[in-house]
Amino acid sequence: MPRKKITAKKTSIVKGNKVKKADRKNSNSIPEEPILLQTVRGMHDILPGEQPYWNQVRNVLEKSCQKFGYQRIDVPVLEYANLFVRSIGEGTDVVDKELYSFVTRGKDKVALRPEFTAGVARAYIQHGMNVYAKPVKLFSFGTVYRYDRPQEGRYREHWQANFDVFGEDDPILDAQVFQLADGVLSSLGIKGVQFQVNSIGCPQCRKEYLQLLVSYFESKKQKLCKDCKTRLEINPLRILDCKEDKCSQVASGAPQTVDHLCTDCRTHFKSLLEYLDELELSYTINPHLVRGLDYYTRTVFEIWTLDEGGKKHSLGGGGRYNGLIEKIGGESTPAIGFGLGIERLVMEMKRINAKSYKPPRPKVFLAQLGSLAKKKSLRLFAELERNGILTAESFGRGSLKSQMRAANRLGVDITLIIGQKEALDETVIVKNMTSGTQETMTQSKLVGAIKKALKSKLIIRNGNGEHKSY
RNA sequence: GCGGGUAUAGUUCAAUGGUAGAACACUGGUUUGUGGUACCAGGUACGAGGGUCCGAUUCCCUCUACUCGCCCCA
Repeated sequence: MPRKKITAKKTSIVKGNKVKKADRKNSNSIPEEPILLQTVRGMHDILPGEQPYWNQVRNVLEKSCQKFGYQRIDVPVLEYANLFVRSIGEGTDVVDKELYSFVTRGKDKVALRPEFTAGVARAYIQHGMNVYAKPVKLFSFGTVYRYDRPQEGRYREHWQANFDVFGEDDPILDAQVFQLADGVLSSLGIKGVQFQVNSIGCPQCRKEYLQLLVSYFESKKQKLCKDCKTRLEINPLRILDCKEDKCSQVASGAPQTVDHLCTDCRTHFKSLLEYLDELELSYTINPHLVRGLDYYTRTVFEIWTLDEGGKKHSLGGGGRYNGLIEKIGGESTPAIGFGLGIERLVMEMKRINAKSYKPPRPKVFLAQLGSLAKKKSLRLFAELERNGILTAESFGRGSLKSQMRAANRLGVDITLIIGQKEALDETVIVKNMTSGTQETMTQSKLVGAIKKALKSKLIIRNGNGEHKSY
């Protein structure tokens, strides 16, 4: 289902190209490459028109963090590349195909973060957060990078909200993470999402399970696609979520992780499901859900929503990663977390016409006429601002008419007019934009009068900013 | 990474092998210091590069971007 876009469709433009050509003819200098006035592939601008949705998301996230006791952490966009390689794992798409890695001038091998957890885990170890009161709950919000082929809702740079909890193995924490995710989504008005849940066990039981799985797939090797034959060597778990028909047929008969969990992992999973039932969350056990990152243990989940066409969109996902901290060099620490894709959330919010947040609009417009008044109006503006009166202006405009037009368009309740005469008299004209009436008063009484007028206005008007004058 | 579609003004869209139009938006104006409507005026737009042609925005090729499906996920 194509969605209405707010951003421009045409992005392939070179402005000033013609000037450039003339330059080349008339000068001896080496022609510079024209500046490509477009975002780099897969990167996108979030324009003012879209910000109300983003505001709403940010607001909800901030409140949810408070409610669930998460503290914000900001980690760099850039880390040493091997942090991601080691934590996420070789043989994963994210590392093998999608990592934005490069060598710096100082010969450091670095990469743009493809997700948050690795960097947050690094920070956890680096700053000795293991001595913090457990569990340590951390929230991040920012951009992540994956070098794959862009599509709607799939970018090379996109925004994620990320939640990580360190130091607690109790499955109730797993459940609480689901509760938090569900809370965020429903606060945004996104209802009826599907939680897909699975347990992929711990290294011990997974090892046994993988042997079973490999021998199963080995016996059916002929029926697998090319990719899966490679996966069989490197990462056999991923054959389970291959979308090729023939592979999924083979996979449907494969042994399932949930049937081969060790006692501890089975108990953990069972408890989680009991907690989820308690929360009355709608979830589906999906034995083919294995996730793209190596560091997961036990609980893994994804959050799906279906559009009108029945197509599924992933809004987020996560899981437990008890082995991660130890793997990258810290002391063994259980942990769980998840991420949400903000562009996907915003897309969903637009689709369902969810609430967005627009910052308060000015109720007062300040118009000025003539050079003396122009000077005075700066002070007047400052005084209004000090008194908490949101004021719009259009200082660059000269004619009163165009300023009035601007005021009308902004839907303000009151327009203040200060001209040559008023500037000399230290007065100001206060015009009621609804009734069209106006009066002149001294500037010293202005603030009080405006406050009073706005108060009574609030009752009369519906606040939609529309004026039907005359 | 693989396969398909698209690319004209800020936006949404027209037309055309012979010098590109509209609507909306934007700026200003319709006589002195007042909004709406109406009217008038205002534009460095054919994504980039190459080819065919007397002539290409239009046909062909390449590139780029977006987009759809696959893959993957967020």
